[in-house]
Amino acid sequence: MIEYFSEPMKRIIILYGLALAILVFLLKQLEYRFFVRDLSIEFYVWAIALLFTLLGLWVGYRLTQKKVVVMAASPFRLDVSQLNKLGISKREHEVLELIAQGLSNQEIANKLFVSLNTIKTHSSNLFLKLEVNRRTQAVQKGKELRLIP
Amino acid sequence: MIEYFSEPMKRIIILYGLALAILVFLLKQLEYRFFVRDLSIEFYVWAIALLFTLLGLWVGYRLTQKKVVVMAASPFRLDVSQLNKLGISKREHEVLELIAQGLSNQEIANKLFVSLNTIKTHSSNLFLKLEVNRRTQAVQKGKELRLIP
DNA sequence: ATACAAATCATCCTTTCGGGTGAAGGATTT
DNA sequence: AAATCCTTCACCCGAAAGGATGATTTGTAT
Repeated sequence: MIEYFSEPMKRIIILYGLALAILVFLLKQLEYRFFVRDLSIEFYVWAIALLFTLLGLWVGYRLTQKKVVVMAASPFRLDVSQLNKLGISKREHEVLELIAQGLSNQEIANKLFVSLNTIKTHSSNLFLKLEVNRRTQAVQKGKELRLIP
Repeated sequence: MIEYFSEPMKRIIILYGLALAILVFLLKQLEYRFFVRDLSIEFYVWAIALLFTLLGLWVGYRLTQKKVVVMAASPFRLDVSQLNKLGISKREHEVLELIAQGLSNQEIANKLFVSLNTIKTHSSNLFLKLEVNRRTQAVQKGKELRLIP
């Protein structure tokens, strides 16, 4: 089940150990100070069950929470092989990203400190390689091929 | 914490009740059949803690699992209130969808059997309402505002 | 050293977009 | 009936984008 111990995992394990130790200590104290032992074993059961259910819930929430965040925030893994297959260069890929952000060629040129003509060349070559003829289509295809998020 | 009881929630509650009842029963049996009472209270604590931690984990997993499924399976729900708030008409929304599909104004005009000028009017009004000035930005904003998938 | 890909910039030309304005017909509401 | 909104279309103009081609520089690999 457990393959490795990440930092948060270690914290959780330590937390559990502490919780158990404290619980045992408290029960021992109760046991000797008062005579609650014969009062009801159900009480212990309920208390421990409740406590550890909550702990389990919290841990389960924390563990799956990460999955949720991961699935929601980074469903993207750049497909480098696609880039190579299509022969798309670094610069062209960069331009594609900025096109996808809704920038005009002029804005892209400013951002990359090159001339408008350069960007037009890059985008033209990009469209050829992606086999599209409009930037909106390039954005679409780029997402399909996992070139951009 | 709990506002309502859904069907699976009810099942979980019943399960918990059953688990508790069985546990209490087993402990009572142990208590009377053997003389483990003085053996170690730690044993009980560990057993109950483990059991209910697992239960809590499972429940926590089930509860958050639904969120994951929801997020993965239905990433789109049209926000009609946004459409009304921005005053975007049916036709304009339709045009936005086709723009997002990478179509040119001419292609959209052909698809909707209207003139190019009509589409230009629609897209212009759309851009005003979305407060953008390029179709790529319109697509971006449309997705942000849940107007298109 | 030279061959080659990438990046840069340019020019020319065509198409598409975006912005502004006006206007007519239809449906709905008041 | 009048006001309002939606849809449709038109014309104009300038800006942006797209397509084709050629040239220079730089870096990398052979």
